[in-house]
Amino acid sequence: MSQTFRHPEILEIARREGKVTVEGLAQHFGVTLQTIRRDLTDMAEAGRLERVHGGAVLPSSTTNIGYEERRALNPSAKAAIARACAAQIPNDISLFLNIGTSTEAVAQELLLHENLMVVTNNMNVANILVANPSCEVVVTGGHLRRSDGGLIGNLATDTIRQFKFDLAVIGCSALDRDGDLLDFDIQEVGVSRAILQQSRRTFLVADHSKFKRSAPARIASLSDIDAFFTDAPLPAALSQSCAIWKTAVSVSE
Amino acid sequence: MSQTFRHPEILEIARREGKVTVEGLAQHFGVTLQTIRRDLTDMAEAGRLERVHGGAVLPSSTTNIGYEERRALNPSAKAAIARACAAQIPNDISLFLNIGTSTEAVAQELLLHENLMVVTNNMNVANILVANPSCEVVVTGGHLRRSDGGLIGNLATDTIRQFKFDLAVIGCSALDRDGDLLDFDIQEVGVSRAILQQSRRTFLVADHSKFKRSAPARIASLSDIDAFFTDAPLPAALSQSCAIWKTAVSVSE
DNA sequence: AAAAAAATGTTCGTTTCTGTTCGGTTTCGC
DNA sequence: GCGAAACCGAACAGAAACGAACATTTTTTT
Repeated sequence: MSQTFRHPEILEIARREGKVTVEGLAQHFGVTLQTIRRDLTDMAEAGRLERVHGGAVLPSSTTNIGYEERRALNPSAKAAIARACAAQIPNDISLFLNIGTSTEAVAQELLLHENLMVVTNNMNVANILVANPSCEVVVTGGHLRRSDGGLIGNLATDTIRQFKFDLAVIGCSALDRDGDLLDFDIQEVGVSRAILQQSRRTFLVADHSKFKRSAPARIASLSDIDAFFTDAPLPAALSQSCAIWKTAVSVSE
Repeated sequence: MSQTFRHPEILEIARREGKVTVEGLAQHFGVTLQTIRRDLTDMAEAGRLERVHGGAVLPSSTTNIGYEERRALNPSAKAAIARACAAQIPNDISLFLNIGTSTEAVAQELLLHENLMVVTNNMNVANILVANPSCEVVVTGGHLRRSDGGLIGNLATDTIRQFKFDLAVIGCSALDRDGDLLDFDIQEVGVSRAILQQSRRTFLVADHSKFKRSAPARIASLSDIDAFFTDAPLPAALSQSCAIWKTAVSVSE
C-alpha cells in the first residue's frame, strides 16, 4: 500500500513519452531526486515500469527476457543436439514439436527437410518452420504463455488428441536420476502426456543442464522414450537403465 | 537495472529498419561510438540483437511472419481506421480478432488497453499482443497459412465454438455494392461465420481498396455488423442501406 | 494531544556509466 | 594480395547516478 499520487501520473508520462527521467520527474513534482528514485524502484518492483540508469522506461515489449537469455545460454551445444536429432528424422512424416528452447533448435534444423507435417504448441517453432515451404504447419490452440511462446491448457490437449503422429520430439524442464522427465507446469504436463499417447515414436531433447535441476511434476519416464538426445554422458546407473529400457542415447559433441 | 534508455529505442529502430549502425545510433543519441558499441554488445549477449561489423541486425529467429508486407500497404490509412476502431473498444472485455492486416493494425492500437481477453486465429495478432502484459491471449488452433499467418480449418472453427465473445473485430477480402462481405478462401468463411455466431457485437474494419475488389465466397452482410470502420465514404446507396440496417459507419481521414 | 507510522529530505560512500586513448583486427578498394 | 580506413575491444579516469542510513516533516492512529 505504498502508493503516492505520483505513481499514476508517472505512468501516464511514461506512456506518453516512452520514458521518464529521475531529474525530469523531480522537477515536475518539486521533490528531490531520491524521492523519485524510491517511486521508480517501487513501480519497477510492481512491474509497472522498468528501471534504467537515470530513469525508467515502459516494460520491455520483449517480456520474455529470461527466455531470450535461456535461448542464448549454450547455443552451440543445443545446436549440436538438434543436428543429431534432426538427422534421425526422416522426410514425409507427421511430427509433433512441443515447448522448449531445445525443440526450437530442432525446428531450425528441420528447415531443409521435405514434406513434413508438423504440429506444435510453440509459437516460435511455428514462426521458424514457416520458412520451410514444403512443410505443413499446424498450430494447436491454447492460452499463450508470454514467458516462452507456449500454448497451453485444455485447448492444446484437445487439439492434440485429434492427431496421431509418426514421431514426437519433446523437451522437459528437468530429468532426475531415476530417469523421470519432470516439468514446472502442471498444465504443460497434461499436454506432454497427450503427445506421448498420440505418437508412434518419441524423441527427447535436453541439454545437460537439465540433469542438475529438479521440478515438481512428472511427465513420464525415459523408459517411455525411444531416443534421448543430449550433450553430456549420462550417470552410469541411468545409462544402464536406458540399455535395459531399449532407450537409445545420443551424446553430441 | 542493467539497461539504459537507449536499449529499448535501439530495438525499436532495429525492428523498423531491419538493422542499426554504430555511427547512426551514436549520432541519434549524441554519444560516442564506444558507448553504442557497449550497448550493442550487451544487447547481443542478451540475445536481443545480432552483432555485425558496423552495427547490428535482428536475430534471425525473430522473423515475425508477414511483418514486411504489413507495413507496406497504405499504413497511415490503416492506422487511422484502427485508431477509430480501438477507441470504440472498452477495457475489460473478451474480444476476437481475425485474419487481415487491418485487424493487425487494430491489435497494435490495443497495446495500451487493459484486461482484455483476446482470442485470435492470426499469428501476427498474437505476436503483437504479447507485448501487452495486461492482455490474455488465446490462439485458436489451425493450419498455418503462410501468406498471412492465419490459422484456418476445422480446428479453428471448433475452438471458436467454445467461446462467447463480447465483441468481434473482423476483416474481409472484399465488400461489394450490396453490402456483402466476401472472402477468397472458403475455409476462412467458415471461421468468420463461426465468429459472428459467437459474438454479441461485431465490428468490421476494411480500407477502401476492398470496395473495388471482388471475391467468390460470401461471409455475411453489412446488416449483420454493428459498426464498420473504413477510410473512404461509402457509395450513396450502400450508405443508405447502412442507415436502415442500423450499421454505424466510421470514416477516418 | 501524544505517539506511531509513513513519507520526504540530506548526506555520503559505492556503483555504474561515459568519453578518451590505444593497440589489434576486419573490411574494402585497388 | 596489399594497404588504408574503418571497426573493434580493453583499460582507465572523471562524472553521474545509485542506495543506505539517518534526520526531518507530515499524516494517521490512539
